[in-house]
Amino acid sequence: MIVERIYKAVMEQRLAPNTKLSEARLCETFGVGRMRVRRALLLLSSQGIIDLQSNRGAYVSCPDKSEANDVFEARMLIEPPLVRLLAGRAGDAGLQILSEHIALEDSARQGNERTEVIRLSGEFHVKLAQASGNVVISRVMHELVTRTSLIVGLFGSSGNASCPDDEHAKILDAIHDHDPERAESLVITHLNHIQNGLNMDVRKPPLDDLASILGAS
Amino acid sequence: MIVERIYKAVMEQRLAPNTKLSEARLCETFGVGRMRVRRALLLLSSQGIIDLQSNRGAYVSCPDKSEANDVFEARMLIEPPLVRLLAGRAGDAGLQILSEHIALEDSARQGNERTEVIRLSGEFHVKLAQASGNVVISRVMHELVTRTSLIVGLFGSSGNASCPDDEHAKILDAIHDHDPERAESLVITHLNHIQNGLNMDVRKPPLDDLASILGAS
DNA sequence: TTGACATAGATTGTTAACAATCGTGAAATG
DNA sequence: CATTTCACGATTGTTAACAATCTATGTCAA
Repeated sequence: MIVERIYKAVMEQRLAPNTKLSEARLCETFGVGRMRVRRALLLLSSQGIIDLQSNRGAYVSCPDKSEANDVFEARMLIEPPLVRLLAGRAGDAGLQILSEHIALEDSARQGNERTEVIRLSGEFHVKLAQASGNVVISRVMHELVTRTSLIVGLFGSSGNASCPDDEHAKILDAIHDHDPERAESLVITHLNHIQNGLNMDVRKPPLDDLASILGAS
Repeated sequence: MIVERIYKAVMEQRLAPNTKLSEARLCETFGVGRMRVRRALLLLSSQGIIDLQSNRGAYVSCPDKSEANDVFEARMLIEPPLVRLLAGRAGDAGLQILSEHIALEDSARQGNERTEVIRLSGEFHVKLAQASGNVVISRVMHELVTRTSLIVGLFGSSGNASCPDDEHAKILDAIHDHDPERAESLVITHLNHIQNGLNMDVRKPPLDDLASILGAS
């Protein structure tokens, strides 16, 4: 699916904000007609991943300080009750998946695969939502995490583009122990760490090569 | 905007679940080309308002018990922290709007304008989110409320299609008094009232006249 | 040199014709 | 009479050509 390809590129911060996504370019890149491309762009714009400017084309969304705060506030609102819920009814299958995911994160970190680490780091939060079995919450988290990836790319100090190392494991532990309070507290701390790693004042200049960025997906 | 028209029809429960929305019909109804219609349908489907079946057309979404539970669970997850947030930082402008909205609800109730009452009843929750000033949360709530409208139409005992009478006012009072605990508690009660007014076992048969439903919007 | 303006190229928005798919109903067969 | 098959009509999916809009370049004048 073409939408997923662009999603993934954004999640791995290979597609910088403000990059122009021209229809013609996407058509030849993905080898599909303009209709498919336009449909994908509309979908992406409805989720705030790209901005669709009338008669001017599609640009990777470039959140300002205000939008960034909104996204983090939304996550701060949703994720604590979410892990609380998970600590209550933890499905064995879900816990298993989360545990395996953390293993993937570790292995990618040790292999120094930067983009992989960044993407997996975000995906953990999505899988957290999926572990609840609630498809509505999962969709919302998917959108929030993707936009967070854009924000981190824009405002992040280059060092910590991913989540702090072992916090995911600690959260999972708390859930596994059926300890809602601890899980909630850990998530709040975790989100604060991510947000504090940002510098909301300087916005990195957007670079736009776009050439074969989408190829290796 | 064509999307808003369909939104409104769903919110007022004039468009029953499972109603087929054929492209040709919508084209002549709104007097636009097929492109606009298809774009609107794609948008609506991405928000779970309609189901887009390949080569078969668009049908107003018909949530099953599981999806209904997911929507309510999501609202139960999001709205309590939301009003808590609002009780903390209540913008005067926002409170004013909410207050006026409740007045509208009352007036519609006294005028026995059924569809109006139903729509306003749902919109209150959206405006609650808007009062936070957070556009991300607002978008999420908008989607959740619309889908709730579908669910109530499907599973609701005919009496209480709208929210219980004065609970909205009580919630607003608590927010106005900067009392997070009370506001949260009232919202939880309120959501429970809505959910308890449903009968998850019998699903009303979907009727599909569709004739001039969309006209009077 | 700088500014406005016009023209040309490129890009997006729209339309209409065509292709593919599905549902329905009639006809044929057991 | 029931069941399967086939063909037709209707509806959606796709494509390609056309129209509208914007950006950039180059020219001319102040």
